[in-house]
Amino acid sequence: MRTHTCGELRSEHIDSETTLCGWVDSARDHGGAVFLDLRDRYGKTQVVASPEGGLELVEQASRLRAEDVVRVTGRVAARPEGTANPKLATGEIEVRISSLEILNRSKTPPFSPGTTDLPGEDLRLRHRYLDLRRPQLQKTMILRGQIIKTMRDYFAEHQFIDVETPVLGRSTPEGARDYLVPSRVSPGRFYALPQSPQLYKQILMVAGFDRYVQIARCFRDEDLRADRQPEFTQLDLEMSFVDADDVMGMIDGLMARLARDLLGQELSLPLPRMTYQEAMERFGHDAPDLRFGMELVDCSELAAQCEFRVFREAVESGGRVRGLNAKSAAAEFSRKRIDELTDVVKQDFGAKGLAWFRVEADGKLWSPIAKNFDEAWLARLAERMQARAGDLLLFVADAWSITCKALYGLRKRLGSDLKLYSPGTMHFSWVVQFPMFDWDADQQRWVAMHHPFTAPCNEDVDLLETDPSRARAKAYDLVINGSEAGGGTIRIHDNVQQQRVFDLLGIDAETARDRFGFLLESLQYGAPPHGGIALGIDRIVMLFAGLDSIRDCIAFPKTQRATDLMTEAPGEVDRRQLEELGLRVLPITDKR
RNA sequence: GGGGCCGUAGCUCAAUUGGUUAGAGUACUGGACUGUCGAUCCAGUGGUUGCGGGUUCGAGUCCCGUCGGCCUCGCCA
Repeated sequence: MRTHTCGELRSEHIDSETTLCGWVDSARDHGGAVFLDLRDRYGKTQVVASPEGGLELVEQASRLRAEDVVRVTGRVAARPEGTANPKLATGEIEVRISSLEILNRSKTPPFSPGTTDLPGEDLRLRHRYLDLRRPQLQKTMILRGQIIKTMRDYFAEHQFIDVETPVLGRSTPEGARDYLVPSRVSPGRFYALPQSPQLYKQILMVAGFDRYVQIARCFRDEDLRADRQPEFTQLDLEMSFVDADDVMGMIDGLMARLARDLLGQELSLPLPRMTYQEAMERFGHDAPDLRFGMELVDCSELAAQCEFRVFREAVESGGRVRGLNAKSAAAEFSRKRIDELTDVVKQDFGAKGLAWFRVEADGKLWSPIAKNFDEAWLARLAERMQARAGDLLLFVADAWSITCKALYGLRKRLGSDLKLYSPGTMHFSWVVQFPMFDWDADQQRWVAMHHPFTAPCNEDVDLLETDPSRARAKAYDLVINGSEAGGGTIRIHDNVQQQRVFDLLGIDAETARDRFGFLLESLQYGAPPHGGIALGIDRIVMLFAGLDSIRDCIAFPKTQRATDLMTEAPGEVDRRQLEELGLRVLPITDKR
């Protein structure tokens, strides 16, 4: 139908005949001549209908509106002196058309793909086909394709085998809430959509595949966030006869390739690594944003010696007093803005309050609570915080975990408010040696921090018996710009050790056998040491594209309530469908 | 489940903080125009202020509920 795309023609094509197809991006009707910008995914080209082509042609062109689909034929011509458009790649030329065919008319669109005032996201999602016409979204989807292709190439070069695993699986007790699929043939029974292909890929290692990779769709029925969708895509892989370094090294290579090919950025390898413990101490979070400093400073020792009860008692009751120094930010943060920060820290992270000091020109600390401290102590605090005139010091005195959350939240917010990093910067690193377990106070039991198949660090194996809280796992998370881009572990390949971990987690033998007996059984038939990782592709695309929302990286994303505004999924089903499945929907009673 | 922001013309927004007939830009419709490229100029159409209730002489504005979108804590790796 066409000889060229709308992004293709240049001066060298002048005087040749061409046929283009595309959408009318804009139409400028001058009465005599009509200028059309024709758009397709490759670009835009200006085509001109003028009386030389016939009055009927001009008349036809003048009736065109935005998003009509047309096919035009004409001669490529240089634009008249002074009318070239430097904003278009094809701006040196235009197509003087001799014929115009309307392939399809468009209703007046609710918004134009070229709009600068982006409409509300609900409207964009409802008319996703229009939103996806926007160059920005097309660019992101193209980038996504390139990232996936690079991944596939890379792993093929490294002898990985792409294996598909089932989407209809069975529900596992731990982890996220499952999406369930009722079975018609086995009434009352349910499949679960995979949260990840975890168990299958371990079985593939037992089966001797040695290196497995898959681009796998995963499902988790949990509440959504800007960077979380109920169905998402993972680059999932598993390797045999490896330790954590081997897996991380493999991903290091992938990241270097991606950064070089897609960002033009050379990474120096190996990527930096930090232990979980260090990350929590220095940044209060297991996925620290290392694009800027402003690290947390522990002032607990000092606080224990001060007169201020809030500080002293926080330490005496086993908590911490930690702070951070927002360099040169005192002027920028009015009392009102600090109050806002205080609200965030209290409401979102459960902190009791936020203490703050402004560093005066003479280096002294000023604060509404300064009267609670003697001057010598304040001087020591200033020194510990490396305070300089104009700095703003913020402190949280609370339980360890609350100081982590609150200061992490503050640091993240200040980092972006104070523009402590430039938007184009990308920082890749690893966080390693996560704790094996978390204590669940509600259920009074240990829960696996990653998943129950994670192997402990060799030197911590005995801690499983003596002090599980201190046992560290062979776990590693890939962190990009303060986002968890992926995570993996070395797995337990020994049936006895696996049983021991289940015991510790309070998963009794019967449950274990019922839910993943097949895995335990397979481990008894010569399972090789193995481990792997899964990378969140949607997030990686988001980070590489410099976007804030994962929805902008997925062609057809869901809303925060996990609905699709275009298809209106989830939808109701016929009574007959339910009957076939042996299901009955309970009446929705309020507040059960 | 909790906290917060938002919802006014097809779209993006405004409406002097409770006051008379809810405006602008854009889109759309009609007209003018042969060098525009966010075309321009003239004219016009377009409103259940998300929905329901309440307070008030009077509600886009205040209150309660509800629906929807977003951010976030919990949740989730």
